Amino acid sequence: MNKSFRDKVYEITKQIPKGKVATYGQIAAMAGSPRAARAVGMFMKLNTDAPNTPCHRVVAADGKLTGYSAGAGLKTKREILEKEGVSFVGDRVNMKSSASIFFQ
DNA sequence: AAAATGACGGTGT
DNA sequence: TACACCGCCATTT
Repeated sequence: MNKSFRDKVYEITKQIPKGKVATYGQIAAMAGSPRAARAVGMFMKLNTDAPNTPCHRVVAADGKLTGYSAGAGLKTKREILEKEGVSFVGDRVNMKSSASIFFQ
């Protein structure tokens, strides 16, 4: 049906490769609005499609993990990412190695 | 139609 | 690095 901004965001999120992460801003940009990072975050929260839509692979521009509505929250999110092979630096993701803006 | 909400981003201190 | 403030956008009520 109507492809809303939200649908695009989910489509893109589903394309994020394992072991890599994308920022809300990057997704928003791919969805057509480079400034809609906030809106993207909202959809992640509304998203209950967990493994279907790897919202856990979406982190802040600084690699910092912001919310997570599933499992134990950020704790689970980080566990999953590390398990996926994402490099962590303290409480942040090593964007230098895990940035996946090339997946398309 | 207007106001409120939210898992952001960038900049300044 | 951490915290505070402002600006941006899409969706819902």
